[in-house]
Amino acid sequence: MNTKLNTEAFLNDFSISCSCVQKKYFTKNQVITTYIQKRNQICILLSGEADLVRYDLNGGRSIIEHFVPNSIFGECFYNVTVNNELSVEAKRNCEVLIFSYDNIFKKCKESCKFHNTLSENLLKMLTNKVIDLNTRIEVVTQRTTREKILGYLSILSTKNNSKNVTIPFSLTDFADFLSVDRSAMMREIKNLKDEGIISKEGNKFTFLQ
Amino acid sequence: MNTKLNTEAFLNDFSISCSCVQKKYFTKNQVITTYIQKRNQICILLSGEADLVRYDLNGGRSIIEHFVPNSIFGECFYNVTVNNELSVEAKRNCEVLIFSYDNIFKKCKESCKFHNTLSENLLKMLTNKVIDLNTRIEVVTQRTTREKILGYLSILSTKNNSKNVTIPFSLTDFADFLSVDRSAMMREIKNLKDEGIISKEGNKFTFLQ
DNA sequence: ATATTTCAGTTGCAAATACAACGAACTAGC
DNA sequence: GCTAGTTCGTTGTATTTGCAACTGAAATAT
Repeated sequence: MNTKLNTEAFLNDFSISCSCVQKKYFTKNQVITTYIQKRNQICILLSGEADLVRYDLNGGRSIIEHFVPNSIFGECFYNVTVNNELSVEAKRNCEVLIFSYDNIFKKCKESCKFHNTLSENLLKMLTNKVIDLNTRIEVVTQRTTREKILGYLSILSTKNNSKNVTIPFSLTDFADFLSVDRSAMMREIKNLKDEGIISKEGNKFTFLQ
Repeated sequence: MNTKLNTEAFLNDFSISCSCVQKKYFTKNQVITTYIQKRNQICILLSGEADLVRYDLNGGRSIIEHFVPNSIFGECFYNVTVNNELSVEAKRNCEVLIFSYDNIFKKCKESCKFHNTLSENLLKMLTNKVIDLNTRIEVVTQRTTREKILGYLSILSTKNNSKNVTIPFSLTDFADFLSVDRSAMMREIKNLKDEGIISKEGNKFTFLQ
């Protein structure tokens, strides 16, 4: 898997030839979309970085997913419930393609190149999303804060084939991503440093030995 | 979403006309597949019930996913690492279709009906899987054992549109699914009962008002 | 029919984690 | 360069959770 997506060509075709898609721009901290009501919306992040964030009723905050270019998201992948509020927040300036799930199967009159390759590309994007979500579950199902931290860092380390990993979060957001209290996470990072397992400078971590 | 899949017809076509797929049968407690080595395998559960289970190095056990008919799984959706062992275990007798990810795009000579509808069906199956995984993340990212229990039960309750929910697990497995200690879970269930929030009989829970 | 294993339900205790709070360091805007 | 708002790093304390252990009930195997 991890098939390289030829999204640039694919998506340019889309925006040129197909009327059922919108390309939108968002600035840092803007809300790209919310998962409050069902509308079968699909979004594809073309550039930038964004997080799917949940605010609990008691003010707690969790980062559910972290999106990078080629990530696919939208409330159509979610069971929308009233229990909590989900929104996708731009972490930097973002370009986003937005269309409806129904458009996937409705081929447009001109039978544009986009629609011809859409299914295959979507399949690959969705497969990658499933892999990402499974990786996410791998981390948050770890029982202890220590295992969550090490689990996430070692996945990054394997991915980049390097003992050095830079988390794409502030430490505050990292705690929200791991679903743990920030001070508890900091304490555990301190323990890992004291035990000589990792070192840390800002949000760059290094596995020692 | 939640489009009803016409999988019976779809999958019968597959098994009749296409040589690139295998249909296999498993009895209760048999291992259907493992996620130890990369081989781009896709499985579709036709009947029965199965769990994706992780055994940690220190003997801990987590139920990562719970599969029902039409669930799609396989190591092709997973970043296989050496850190832990993942396997899919049949909870009852199971019928499973097994084929390779690569076969999706290689149309067979006869251009069987299966290959004609495969992409669309896979898209729907994958979309459903993404929804399932997001639901899973919704539960395990809850911060406390109480919120995990209530979160899972209320999702089931909403889904079935009933105050009564029956979990598809033993209580021991339920704890592994929520990624919490069994005794801690039992204690919290007791608290919820004492506080009059839920009642419980076996693995059937009821929300009280 | 009986033995063996698994599961449910508890509990005491130790360990991990959340909560609250604070000052220092850093960032962004004016 | 100053100010306001975040983020980082830390700590004391209360609460939650995990661990270990055990009993009786239920399920499964012999």
